[in-house]
Amino acid sequence: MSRQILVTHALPYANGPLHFGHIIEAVQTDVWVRFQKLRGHHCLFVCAEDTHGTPIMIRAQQEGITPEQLIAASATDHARDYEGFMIGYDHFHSTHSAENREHTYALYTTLRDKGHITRRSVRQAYDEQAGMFLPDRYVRGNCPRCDAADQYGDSCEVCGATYSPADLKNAVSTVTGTTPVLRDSDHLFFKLGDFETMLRQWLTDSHLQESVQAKLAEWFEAGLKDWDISRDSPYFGFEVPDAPGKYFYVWFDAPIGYIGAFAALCAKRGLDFDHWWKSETATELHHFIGKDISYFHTLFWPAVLHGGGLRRPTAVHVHGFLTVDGAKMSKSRGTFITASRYLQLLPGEPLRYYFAAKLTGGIEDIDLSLDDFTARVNSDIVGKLVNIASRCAPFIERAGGHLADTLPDSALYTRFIEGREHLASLYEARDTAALVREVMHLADLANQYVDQQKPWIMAKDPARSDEARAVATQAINLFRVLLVYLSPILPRITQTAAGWLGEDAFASWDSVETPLTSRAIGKYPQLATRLDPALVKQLVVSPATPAAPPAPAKATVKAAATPAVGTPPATKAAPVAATHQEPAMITIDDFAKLDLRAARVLECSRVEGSDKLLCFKLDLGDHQRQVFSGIAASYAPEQLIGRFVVMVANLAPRKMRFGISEGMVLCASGKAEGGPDTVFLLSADSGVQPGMKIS
RNA sequence: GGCUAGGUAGCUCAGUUGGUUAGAGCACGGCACUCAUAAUGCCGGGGUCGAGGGUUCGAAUCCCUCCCUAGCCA
Repeated sequence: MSRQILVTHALPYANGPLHFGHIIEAVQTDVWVRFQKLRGHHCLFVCAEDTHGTPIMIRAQQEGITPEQLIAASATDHARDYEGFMIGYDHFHSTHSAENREHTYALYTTLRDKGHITRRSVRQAYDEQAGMFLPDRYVRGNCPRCDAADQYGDSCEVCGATYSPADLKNAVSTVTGTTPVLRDSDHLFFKLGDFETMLRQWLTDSHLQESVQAKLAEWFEAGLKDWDISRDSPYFGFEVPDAPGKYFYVWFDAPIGYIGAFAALCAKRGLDFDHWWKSETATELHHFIGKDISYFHTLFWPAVLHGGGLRRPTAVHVHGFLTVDGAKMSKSRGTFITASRYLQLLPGEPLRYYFAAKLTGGIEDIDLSLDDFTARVNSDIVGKLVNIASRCAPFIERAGGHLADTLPDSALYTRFIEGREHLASLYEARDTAALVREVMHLADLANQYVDQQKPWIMAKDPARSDEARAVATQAINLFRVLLVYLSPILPRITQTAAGWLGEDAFASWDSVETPLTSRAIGKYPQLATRLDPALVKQLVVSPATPAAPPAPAKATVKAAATPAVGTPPATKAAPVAATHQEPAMITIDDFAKLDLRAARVLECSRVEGSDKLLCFKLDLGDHQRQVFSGIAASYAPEQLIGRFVVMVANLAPRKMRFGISEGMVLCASGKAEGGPDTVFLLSADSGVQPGMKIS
């Protein structure tokens, strides 16, 4: 029975780069979605940029651009990062869109007409110079309880007290540095208390983790209070239709962005909107979020939907926070790792695997240990999983590239496929940590099987070559089953392996019922490469030296040091670093560590067994070097002989499959206009001599 | 400060309703093998289960106090 499932993860806020906190959530969601699709369900995955609120408005002002320009730039960055981690959205939208405006107005109007909206006056900090009301996080001063200096307007990080900005001593606006005054203003409130009975019922019906329910019980205990859903002008957002000068609070229209994104997908694919959003039985709605935004998604959101005449979520899946080497991500420690920083150094798939291997479906925090990351990926993916294929492929190739007609050990094959419903239930429950553990145990069994059979001995005896092929066929089939199981986590390896074994080999979860026999397979492709620990180490960057432009005065708001997955703009202040992901600033001393040299290409040839690599012999004047470079797609080797290139001469030698690479040839790379990714070799003007230093 | 979670081998984590000598992977030591990306297989060392107290014939597991970590307090 095919299910119809709509899935979202929290909207990234359009005010800063994606970091590992965003990525772990996107990976968890994407893995779940790919699993559902593999099982044959009709699963749709949408998300959107979260674009409104004071932080975006102020940030745009500081940069001298419009909010629209800011969010457009952010959307471009985010899309590139998500793509690098192979997050497969059916549609990615924006909350600053016609669809979102339409649905925000519709929900608001319905709620108002049903009497769920009320108005009352609120006293708030006001910056007279800037002419605006200040969110709590934009007021700083001394804690009223412990007198700690430079605390936010809502709580003290030193003693933990919570209060309002009016209680703060020596309060200062972080926007202008002036002293804020208190001013009254009318606001719109959503009467959450109207929905208490409904919510209590929904919480027991829906699939919430027990620990989340425990937290909710506390909130019910404290009593459900009205929710202020309006903000005063100036504000970047949607103006309230019947209250000129008032805007909807970003947190009101942000989740509605799930609906807006889906509405846009409907237009694209001709889907029936009402079927997905009006009915609670025909389709499923799943939200993946971090534990910090549980309140919004388990109380406000179902209440707004229900009051507005729409369906409530089937489930809200809450995950914990990400720590790096045991501590909160921190800019000063250099562990605030952005997605683009990672992607500059390493491919996305290993991190997908590592995150999946640690996510349990619970809300406990997940630790990214960099050493463990390298060890785990290299050992599990390369040493165990891919090893099964790469050690057996030669026996098939020697036997003419054909798999045997039958499996010599069908009992072992059965053992590999009989647990698949249990494995599926682990995916369903998002316990990919347990799933990976069990699959890796099977991988060990496969390697043990090959060790016991010793096909390399069979292969030496011409009379037994069929036996060797049979054993290899068995092992490759075991590998194929394991990769079907892991394909939601490892889409790239799966795609490469499909090119080797056949497109049908990984098409569905149940396809493993039929082993692959009697078929020709391709030449074995490199399915994965080991992570270089030196590159992993570079993920943690020491903070930039103060050569960077100083932050605007008084705007020393602390960056959201924790994964601000979701949209907490009014409580998390804007980071004031550069908009786009630039590598950290370095000093001239850092640059001097590079030994760049002009080198002449003496020889250049294609590398047997690799589509990408060229092997260079380079003349550096007093000696020669061998360097491998992955530019075969862009250059023919013969055209390079004799020309000068720029090389990094003091790069640590790296052992590759084809030999040692003793340096690196520098290229510019990127998409040429309208074209595919291309690389462009750097060269020096005529007259340069081999070995000349570049500085 | 209140609340919700977590604290188990060097590292990352499993430990189902309390029940025999607390498990796995990585790392480490030894051996084997050479088909495989210094990979694989076999064997081994290593833990007062955050601290202290209590309940029980029996506690990593239940109760109390304290310490540490993360989140929430709209």
